[in-house]
Amino acid sequence: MRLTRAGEYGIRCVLHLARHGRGTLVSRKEIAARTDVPPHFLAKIAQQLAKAGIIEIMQGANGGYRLLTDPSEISLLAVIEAIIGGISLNDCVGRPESCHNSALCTVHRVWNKANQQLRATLQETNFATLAAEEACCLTPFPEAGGHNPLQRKKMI
Amino acid sequence: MRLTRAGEYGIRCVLHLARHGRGTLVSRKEIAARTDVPPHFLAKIAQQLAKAGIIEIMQGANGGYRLLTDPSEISLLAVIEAIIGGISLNDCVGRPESCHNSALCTVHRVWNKANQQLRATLQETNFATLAAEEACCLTPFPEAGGHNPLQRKKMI
DNA sequence: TCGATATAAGACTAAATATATCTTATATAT
DNA sequence: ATATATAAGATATATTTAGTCTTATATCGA
Repeated sequence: MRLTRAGEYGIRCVLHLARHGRGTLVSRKEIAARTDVPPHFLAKIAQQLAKAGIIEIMQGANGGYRLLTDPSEISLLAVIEAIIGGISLNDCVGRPESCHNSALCTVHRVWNKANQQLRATLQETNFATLAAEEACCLTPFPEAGGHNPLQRKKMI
Repeated sequence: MRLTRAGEYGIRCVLHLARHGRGTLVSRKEIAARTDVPPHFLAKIAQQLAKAGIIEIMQGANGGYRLLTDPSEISLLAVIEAIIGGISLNDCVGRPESCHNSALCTVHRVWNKANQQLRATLQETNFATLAAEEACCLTPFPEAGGHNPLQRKKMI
């Protein structure tokens, strides 16, 4: 598993929406500006979030995005997996058939355990909790200034 | 974090050496053949393992690699981090300075926790344990035939 | 000491993936 | 209708991963 920039952006997007609460429509333009995500890139990410049932996309004038459910019901895991796909730390976790006998393999078992733990931790965290506190990747809610151009490099 | 092919190969290499036990010299050629790793690629990986103090490299005729310590003292984590560097699931975990206030950031705290858990799980596992049982990525120890060309694709 | 054999080290290439951006189409409010 | 906003997919660029190749160095044994 690797949190790509797209994954990070997805978290920011949902976090920003969570601060406005469920159902509030926010334009892509605003979200992009406030989360420092390229607007066109955000569009693609939003489409994945929509496909996963996390947000709803409204087209046309005054369009934008809104959360479909309460932030408390949206887990960090759900958002991440909506963007980067199912988390699997090693190939054999996601595709057991990639090894000839993963059922018996000790290495495989360790990866499986680690993978489960990771997913559990990310699932425990919901966006109501996240939105309630300060986050380093967004400007403080709701209006205070101070843009935060994130430093890019080495995402690993 | 992402287990790259190089990381996977590193695990196989150490696992194969672990089955021979500490101090036994095994040629790169044999290791490469038995673990299905390209020999030149294995050379690079071995150099990283050597730099990390896990193996010793013997040059010259009848050269090869050997474990410097007992397999029980080599953790999965040590091998992985020797190859792919320190594990950090998100940029802000490895480089807190990449965000303006990671100390206060809830998102950051979640990643930190997940990261610690993952490292702990990988650290708990040592190569004596791994070598004792069947592994899907190696031919059964010590001589039985049956090569296992692993299927490549989608490492994520 | 010389030659055969083995790895070292780093340059180089190729492929895959991530990160955008651009263009044309579609939907909606006024 | 028109202006505005997103959809969808093609395209481009950059980065990372994976693998190969070449030259150098070390060691064994005749």
